[in-house]
Amino acid sequence: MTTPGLRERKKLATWREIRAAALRLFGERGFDAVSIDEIVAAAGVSRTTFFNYFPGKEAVVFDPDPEEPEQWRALLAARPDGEPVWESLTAVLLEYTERTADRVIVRRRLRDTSPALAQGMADRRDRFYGELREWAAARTGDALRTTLQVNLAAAAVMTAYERWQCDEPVEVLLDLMRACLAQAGAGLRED
Amino acid sequence: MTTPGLRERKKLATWREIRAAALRLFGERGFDAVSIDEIVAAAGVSRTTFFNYFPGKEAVVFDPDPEEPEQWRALLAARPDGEPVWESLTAVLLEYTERTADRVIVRRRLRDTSPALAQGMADRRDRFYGELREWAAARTGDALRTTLQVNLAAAAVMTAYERWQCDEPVEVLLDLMRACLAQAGAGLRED
DNA sequence: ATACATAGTTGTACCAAGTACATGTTCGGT
DNA sequence: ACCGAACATGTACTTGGTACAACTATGTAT
Repeated sequence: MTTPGLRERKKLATWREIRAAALRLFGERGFDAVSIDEIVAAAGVSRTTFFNYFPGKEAVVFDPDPEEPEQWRALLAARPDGEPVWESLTAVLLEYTERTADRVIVRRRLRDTSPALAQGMADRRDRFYGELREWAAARTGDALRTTLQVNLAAAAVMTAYERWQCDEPVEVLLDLMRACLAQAGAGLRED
Repeated sequence: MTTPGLRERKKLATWREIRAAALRLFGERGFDAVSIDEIVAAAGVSRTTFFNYFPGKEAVVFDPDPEEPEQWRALLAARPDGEPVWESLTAVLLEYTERTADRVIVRRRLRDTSPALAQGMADRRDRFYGELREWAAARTGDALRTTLQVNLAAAAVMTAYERWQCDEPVEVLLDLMRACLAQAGAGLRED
């Protein structure tokens, strides 16, 4: 792991600069009330540069912190080999949520203030569950069933997430997730 | 049911005019390659009028045909009173899909050509499942469990929908839906 | 028939997001 | 010290979406 050159470091720096400025402004006045021009002015960077780093305004909120993907991949890799898929999913989703709790709260709060962010939110979710699907697919033969499992897990998590109020402590969210995942795993046919 | 006045009829007429022009152009050249200006020119109507009728470009594809909501409400109302929620959901989702098969295909095809439509698609879904949730909530006491049921059903349907290729006959889609809903209902805990 | 309120339409002018591109700067290796 | 590549910038443009004041057609009461 050699030190990255000046170029790389500067790049990362401007990236952070832009992101920091944007999040600060969003925090102060809300997502919609802040224009890209204001962001780049605050970050001391040109408009074009902004679009060099982020494909759009939402991306500044939802783009992957470069480390985050490593994290969840590590969680997945840590699951024991014979474990049933559903249990692995439950465990990973809970751990991951717990570990990134702070960001979960921030994003949720921002989303509540402005529906334009729902799209970025969805994209992010899709990327995440896409990886989950790939991982799960490698564990089993039945592709449809596997996809279904991941999607149902996602639906369970979403149900918990929507019910949770973002001023409640994170433990409440985790409990809701546990409950929803357990019920989904147990099946819903019988009333 | 009295005949609506000239005003109403003209309104509906322009609505259809815009929609028809738009869909024709979209069909010829794809969603993204057609601008609103072209649509209004083709429809013989002003830009402003377009936005009087549709809140945005996607809406022209996904906005509710005024009759459609009635349809699904009728389906829900037709379910016998004691029926378990999960069975009702399964039945309604299958019937509704079967009944609107043609539009399902068109929309899916358009969505495949341009991802910008995914958002409108999602909105539409949300409205639909929102109503489903309300209906289901009226049948039971446990709000969380009910929401979870609807969301899981939605996830099952989506799984089927995504797997389905839109050049396959609709029966394939229906079979996939049946399979996914059945599995979700049976539970996924055991591997 | 006439006159009036109002729903619906139009044109204009505007803002913000996003793209294209040609022109500078700055870094990395030689 | 130099040169190519990567990165940044400014300019100009397209397009989606909003605001608003002025105009026109429709419904209705007289």
